[in-house]
Parts: sequence; structure tokens; C-alpha cells
Amino acid sequence: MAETHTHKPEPVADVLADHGVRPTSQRETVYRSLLQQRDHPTADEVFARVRENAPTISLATVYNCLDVLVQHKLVKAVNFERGPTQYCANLAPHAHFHDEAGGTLDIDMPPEMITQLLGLLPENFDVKHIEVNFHGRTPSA
Amino acid sequence: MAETHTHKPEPVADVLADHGVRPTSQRETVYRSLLQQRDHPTADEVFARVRENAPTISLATVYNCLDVLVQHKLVKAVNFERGPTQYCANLAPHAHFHDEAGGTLDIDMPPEMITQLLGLLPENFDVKHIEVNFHGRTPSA
DNA sequence: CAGGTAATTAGAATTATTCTAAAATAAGTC
DNA sequence: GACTTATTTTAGAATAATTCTAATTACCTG
Ligand SMILES: [Mn+2]
Ligand SMILES: [Mn+2]
Ligand SMILES: [Zn+2]
Ligand SMILES: [Zn+2]
Repeated sequence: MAETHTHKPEPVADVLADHGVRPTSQRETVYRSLLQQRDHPTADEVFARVRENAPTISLATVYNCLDVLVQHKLVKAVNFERGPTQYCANLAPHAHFHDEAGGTLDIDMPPEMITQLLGLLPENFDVKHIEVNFHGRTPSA
Repeated sequence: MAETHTHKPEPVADVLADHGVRPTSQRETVYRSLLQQRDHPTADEVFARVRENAPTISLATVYNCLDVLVQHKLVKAVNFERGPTQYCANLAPHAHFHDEAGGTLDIDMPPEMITQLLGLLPENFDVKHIEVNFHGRTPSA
């Protein structure tokens, strides 16, 4: 068999609890949806998706759940040029490529790039967060 | 005398014309305001500022002028976390530091940093624009 | 000056998001 | 398990930045 590191997948409810989030069914559904489909959906898109499994969930609740997940750092909020906020379950440091044709891609950011970027700032600045966005076109062919 | 390169400051109207923008009094006023006060004002703030000189200008016109200036690359639009768009007359490539205490600072970006960032992308991606935002605190003392 | 095009304006409309207040759910206590 | 309290969910109203609409004004060219 090929697998070297096998983590038995921790149940979503436990992940939430471990991050101090009370695992309600709505939160689990929203989080699961982001883990499963790793494009960068907007709140509306998440709402549409989770409605399949949780037909009675409200849009306000989707916003609430997303906010809680972002607050507790289980999910990242991605903004680009006044578009609706998109949500991302990729916790590794990464940049985003926004394709003019639509769609947002994760671009891996090696630690040395982060270091270099921080080097642009005066010594004593306290940085909480770096955000790198590319905008352009992916090859059409 | 110290000055080595002295450009006699080109009249704002000419700069606009040179960039294919018809120099109306409103556009001149808006652009001049951004050149003079180089913080990163929002459309509302620009509106408040230009009202001193052009008391009859409308907010819609301020938005129109800012859009035209951005389209013709005389001004950059800066977005951060769903806040109102801010406008920047600094045309040199630079990142932005968003202070939690309020205020946005320009952070110079040397060409080699741009090159490095572009190196993160697959070869054939066509990049129109890169955006780097820092978020944190500047030293309080 | 006339006619045509482009810009400005006030106000209505839009959109994503947040707020409000009530109902439902969960948790903690005897 | 009923009682109490805190948290979450919900529908709908409210907000805020921006864009749109349609009418007016300014500019330019012949
Ligand atoms: Mn999307
Ligand atoms: Mn500001
Ligand atoms: Zn991402
Ligand atoms: Zn700037």
C-alpha cells in the first residue's frame, strides 16, 4: 500500500469543537461544504449548496456560520475588487489568482516568500496578515 | 543648487489630456485633490475635499471621475476587506499596509519582488495585475 | 450659432452584508 | 425531567457603497 501518513479523518464536529466552535448542524453542514468543494464560493453559493442537505437553513445563518468559521480560523475570507467575499478552506499560506474568465485559484506561497514580503516593512511593524492577489487569465487552450 | 532632474510640473489638465482624458474642471479638481493629499481617501472623502473648491460637484461625478482616472491608469483603486474603495495617485509599484488604527501606507515594491511573485505562477498564466496587502499595527509610541 | 457628442447631476435602484427581534435549541441546575 | 439561562437560528428590515437612469448642461466642430 502507498499511503505513508494516514490520518483517520477527524469528524467535522470534533474539528469544530477543537477550535472552540459549538458544532451545530448548520455549522457542520457549511464547513463540510467548504471542505468538499474547494473552489472559492461566495456566501450565496454556499447557501445554494448546503440547501440540498439542510433545506431549512437561512442565508443569515450561512453568513453567521461563515463568520464564526473565519473568526476561529478554520476558513479564510478572500476579497477581490469589490466582489462578494469568497470562502476558502485551504489553511496553508497561499495567494489567489483571480481569473478574468471567472474562478479563483490557490497559489502556494513558500515561507521564504512570506519572509521576503515582510522584509519590505519597517522593523517594528506588527503584521497580522498578508494578502497576495493575482489577476489575469489562465491559458485558454 | 541640489536638484538634478527638475521637471517643471506639467499642468494637471495636460496630464489628463496626455492620458486621453478630457480635462473637465471636475476631473481636474478630483485628480488634483488626490495628488495633493496622498493618503488613500475613499470616494466620500474625495467628495468632501473637492467640495471646498467645487461646491456644486456631485457624488456621482466624483465616482465618475475616479473611475475615469483609474481606467486611464492615472490613479489606483485599493480595496481591503470589504471597506470602501480607496484611491491612490502613487503610480510606482507598491504594496499597501492597512493599519488597524486606521490609515493606509504605501510600501515600496522593488522589481525583483514582483519577479519573485510572478515566479509562483505557472509559466503560461497571463498576469494583468498583482496586489499585496499587509494588515496590522504600526508602532504606537 | 447649430447640432452632435460627452459629461454632470439628482435621485432611484442595486447588491452584499449586517442588524433586529423573535422563536428554537442547547446546556446547566436542582 | 422541569426550570433557567445562554446561544443559535431565522425572516425580514435596514444599511452602505456603488451603479444606474434620465434629464440637464457643457463642450466641440463645422
Ligand atoms: Mn465563485
Ligand atoms: Mn481613509
Ligand atoms: Zn484559497
Ligand atoms: Zn498607494
